[in-house]
Amino acid sequence: MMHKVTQQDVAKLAKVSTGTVSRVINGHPLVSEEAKKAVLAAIEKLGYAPNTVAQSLAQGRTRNILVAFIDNSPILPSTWQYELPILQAINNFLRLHDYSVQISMNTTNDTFNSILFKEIVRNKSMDGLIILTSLELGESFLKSLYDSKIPTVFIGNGPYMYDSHQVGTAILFDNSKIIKEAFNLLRSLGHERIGFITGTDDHIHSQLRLEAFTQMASQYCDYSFEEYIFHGDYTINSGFQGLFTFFKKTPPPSAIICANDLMAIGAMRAAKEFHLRIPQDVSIIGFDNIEVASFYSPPLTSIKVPSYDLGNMGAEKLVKLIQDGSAYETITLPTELIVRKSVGAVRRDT
Amino acid sequence: MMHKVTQQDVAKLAKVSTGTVSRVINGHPLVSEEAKKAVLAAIEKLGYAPNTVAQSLAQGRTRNILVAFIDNSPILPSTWQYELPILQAINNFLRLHDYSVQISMNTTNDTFNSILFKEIVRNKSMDGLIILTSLELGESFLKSLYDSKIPTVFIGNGPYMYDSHQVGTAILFDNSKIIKEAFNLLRSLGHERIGFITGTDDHIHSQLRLEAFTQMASQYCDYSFEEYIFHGDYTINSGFQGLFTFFKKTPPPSAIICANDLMAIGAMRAAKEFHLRIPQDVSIIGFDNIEVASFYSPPLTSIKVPSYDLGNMGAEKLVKLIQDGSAYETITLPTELIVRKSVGAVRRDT
DNA sequence: CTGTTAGCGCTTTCAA
DNA sequence: TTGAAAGCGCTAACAG
Repeated sequence: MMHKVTQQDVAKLAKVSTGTVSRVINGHPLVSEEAKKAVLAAIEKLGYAPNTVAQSLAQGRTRNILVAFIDNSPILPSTWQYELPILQAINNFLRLHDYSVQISMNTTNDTFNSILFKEIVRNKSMDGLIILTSLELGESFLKSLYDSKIPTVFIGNGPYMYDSHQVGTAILFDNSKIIKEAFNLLRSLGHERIGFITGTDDHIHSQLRLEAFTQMASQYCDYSFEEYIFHGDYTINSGFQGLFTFFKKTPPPSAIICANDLMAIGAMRAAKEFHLRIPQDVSIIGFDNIEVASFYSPPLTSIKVPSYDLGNMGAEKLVKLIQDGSAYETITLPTELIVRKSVGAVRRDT
Repeated sequence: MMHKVTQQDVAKLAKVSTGTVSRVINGHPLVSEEAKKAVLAAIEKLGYAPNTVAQSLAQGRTRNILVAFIDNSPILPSTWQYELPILQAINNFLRLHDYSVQISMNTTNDTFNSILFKEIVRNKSMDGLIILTSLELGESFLKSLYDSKIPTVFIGNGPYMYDSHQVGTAILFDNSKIIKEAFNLLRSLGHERIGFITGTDDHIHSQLRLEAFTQMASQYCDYSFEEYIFHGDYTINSGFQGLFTFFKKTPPPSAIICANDLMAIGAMRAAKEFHLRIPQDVSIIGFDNIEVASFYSPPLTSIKVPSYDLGNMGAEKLVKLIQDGSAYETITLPTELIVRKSVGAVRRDT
């Protein structure tokens, strides 16, 4: 192992003290031009780079942000698609602001054992925390988090309260409103019997989407709409099963909203097996607006989640939180219904 | 801000020295039972957790691994699909071995400016480095890496040499062999005119796949096979364009190999526009084996890349590298051709 | 403007 | 088996 070059070496070569070297490195204003020049030359010559660990210890801050993913294992493709742009956005923003990002991918078990907290949060090697999960968080975790006082942002989850204080800023997107919009679109096209295929039940977005659907259905439908709810699990196959189940009923729904695009694809596949035409025989709406779905025949009507924006906003708010110690807030970003050929007016056969 | 509880506090409460507390924490054998008990009780009572930054500084190692992604921006869905299981595998393995993982997502520009290296590699806050990229790395980057002596693993890239030494262990998968296998499958089904749709040209996997195709075509085809190479960019749309272009030629190919599944989906979509039946009129093979493609009609024949295994192997080798200082090696994992209905025997119209 | 010095919190000899 | 003390490399308050 070669001798690591330290500030000492630089100071010696530049004939100044380590204090001066430190000042140059940190851009302190009160350094003479010639000292600065000598130091920079020495740094260059020795190939010196500050030891960030030592910096962190001395400064009491790490310039490091932890992004904690909490998911069921294994992570579903559908979840990736949503989370990766968020991660990218976080990374882009934070790098610009001179933070490095550390990640930890955790499974649900960790959370419930509150190992997550012990492993991740209590070691003080981070200045802030972004929690990226679609699963409900437990009380003990929230308590630990609250006690830790670590600046925290939740993305797509929360807001959580502990001891009547908000724990963490919550950056959300509007599941409910957009499902209602989709529902209304279908109604305006004459659909009266609308089916809904949920995602996994422990997934809060799925819960919110189902809840919105239930509200609409109970308001506008005069039949037992629970018949037209199928509990899927976000996989293509469960979408397939969903449509299959619906079309064994009499009457079947004339339109189906799916909690993600993969299930919508599964449903479209099943429709094919039944020789149902889309949208003439059944209209389909997905959620996530994944690229492949727009290339289906017919192209899928879907809902676009502002993933990148969620990440960007989350990172921005976290930095502000760290700098100003500002208060936690809750921000909801808009979603967008993208209408394509998979929905159409209800067929009037008379 | 509450007073952070330190080892001092624990030592005081347990009526021992900080040295003893440290020994207990690190599982040092020479500690009396009662001392250990007292310390553990104090830790519990105070809710103490060691400051990892201070530990790192004192020990000269961080137990932190950096995973550096280097991609074009924005990252394509196709790339995610490949990279995320790798990341998960790395994370799972390293957590088990008590390392934390830090990531940095970098764009090509960074690399060429060799900012990547300065920003990431020279700050000594990591014990090892995993580089995850499908882009060719530049000389200056490799030099810096070589000089830094940081234990490094490349996944899906390399092996790179500098100064006639291998730079980093390379964990690869076999692009070439599997493309040849796909080619041979098509030949055995009677296909003589086979088209190829490439990915982006700066992508080494695309290069390797094309190279393998070229080798086979130049060996077995007696016409100008370059006519049947279309340069795509991994998007669905470019696959669409590819088939479109091929079928304006006379004769068109009877089979097409695509450098990823999304382009294969695009090609299948285009086939539909041309009223071509798959596989009767044209056989299609993809690469990546994404789930949606297996739900297409007909289900797509594709090549399965062992993403998770790549990550797992990479992490394992890196840990060994750090511990034993073992030599760099090159490991190639097998890929698998998954045959589905999108390929068939060539049609004999006479 | 700059050198000196006392930590940051932990580990690890060295003695005892 | 344990305590004392010397760092790890850097920053920042203080004195000049």
